Amino acid sequence: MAEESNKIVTRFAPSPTGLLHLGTYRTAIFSYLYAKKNGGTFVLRIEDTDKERSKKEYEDNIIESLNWMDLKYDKFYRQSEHVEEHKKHLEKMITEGKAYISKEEAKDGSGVIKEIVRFKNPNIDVTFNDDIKGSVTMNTTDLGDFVIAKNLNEPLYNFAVVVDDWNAGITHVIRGEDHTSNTPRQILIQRAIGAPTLSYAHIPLVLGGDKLKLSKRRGALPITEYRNQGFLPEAILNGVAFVGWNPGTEKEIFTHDELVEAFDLSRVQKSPAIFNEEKLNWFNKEHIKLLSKEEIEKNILEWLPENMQNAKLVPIILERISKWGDVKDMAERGELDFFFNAPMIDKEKLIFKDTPKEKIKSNIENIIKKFEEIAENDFTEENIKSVLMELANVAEKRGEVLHPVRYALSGLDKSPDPFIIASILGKNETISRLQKAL
RNA sequence: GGCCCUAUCGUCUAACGGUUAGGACAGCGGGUUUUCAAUCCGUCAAUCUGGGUUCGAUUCCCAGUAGGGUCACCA
Repeated sequence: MAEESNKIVTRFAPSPTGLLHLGTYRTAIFSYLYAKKNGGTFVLRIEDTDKERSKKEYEDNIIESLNWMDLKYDKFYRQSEHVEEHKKHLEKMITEGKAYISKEEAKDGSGVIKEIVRFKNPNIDVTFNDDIKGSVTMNTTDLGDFVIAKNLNEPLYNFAVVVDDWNAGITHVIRGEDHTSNTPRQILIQRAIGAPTLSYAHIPLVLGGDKLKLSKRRGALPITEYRNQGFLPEAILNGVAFVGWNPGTEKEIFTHDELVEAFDLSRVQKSPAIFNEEKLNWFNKEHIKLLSKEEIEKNILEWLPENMQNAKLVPIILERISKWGDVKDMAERGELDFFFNAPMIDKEKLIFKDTPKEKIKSNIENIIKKFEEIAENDFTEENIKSVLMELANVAEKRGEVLHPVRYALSGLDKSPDPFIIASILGKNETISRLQKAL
């Protein structure tokens, strides 16, 4: 049932044996982007022929992750649903002498004799064109008569893939570099069953900070964990696509659709890339900027503890975060507490550098007096700022006016500027805190 | 070890064989009407080594070195 059109069909074929990380999803992203760029079809195939290790929860996680990143697949199926088809080909190959059943002792040491299926290797050089690596030639002799099925009903990866790719009309296989050496095996099987040879693109792997292949063992996170940390799906898509690929221009921030438009396999790097978490934060920050004010406010509020959901805090928080999870962290670190409860004041800390105590005190008194002159409705950031700056500018050092206000209001040495704090606190609370500092 | 692939700033990368080797992240320095943040500006920083080919190599070829992948009755 191979498709007759020359439409491009790519696939993402993960095995549901664990929570997949960014490196694996990057190949999904490239496959998806390539298909969509060329008006093709993107297939998700769950490779669950390993019954022991495959788990439904992992399959669910893969689907959840793809959905979250808005990588829509046009077709979905599980490899295990095709065992009959696999069996048919296996039997045909055996009849034709292209494969044979071999009675061998099971490898588990049980001494049981099993009938496994081996491929009759013609022992030749296989050359294929890789869209990233170019022409690759490998001699298949040292592969021997490799095993293609545990038995007629349990096909193994290298064989099942060939049958499934053929059935699904896959035209382009875009996968990780770790599959490069599987390709000659698969091509040999294709020839044996009369399947067409496909177009291949093996993508160099993503390495961790330790320059080793990214893996869960070394802290690589599942994609859903990035979601849980409050990353934007488009930022992840953008950031991950930029590991080992670039559009050839200096533009770096791309939306989903722009990525589809710009993607090109020929600009995929040939060498492995080390994944840089900090740049991912930057990508996320840039994507937050693409959001509307309403969306930003909605998200920040959602990530704040219930008793702190005050929209006035949004601007302050926004410029201090790179992902939504940072909002939660800020709140948990107590950085926002002073907005809700008057801080404990250590009067020594009110003092700016070596300004005399009395001067600080009289400055605060002046400020209170000026603030009292402002009508409650006019107690805005702008007005507060003009009053305070007027005082600060005639002072010996601006800090002797500004610092005590910031400290009296926040109890912190480092905080957002005093104008915005005061405006959020409101006239009464601001004056009350200043009085306590006298 | 065999086989396959790769090699530009710390990291991700750009550069029809001719550029002061460009950008981004991080770092550092400074401006932005006090601090943190944000923002702006500036700055540090690279062609793995050795041979060729060429008037001229980051770019082409070879070797070395280094790194990655793979050598399952896993995928």
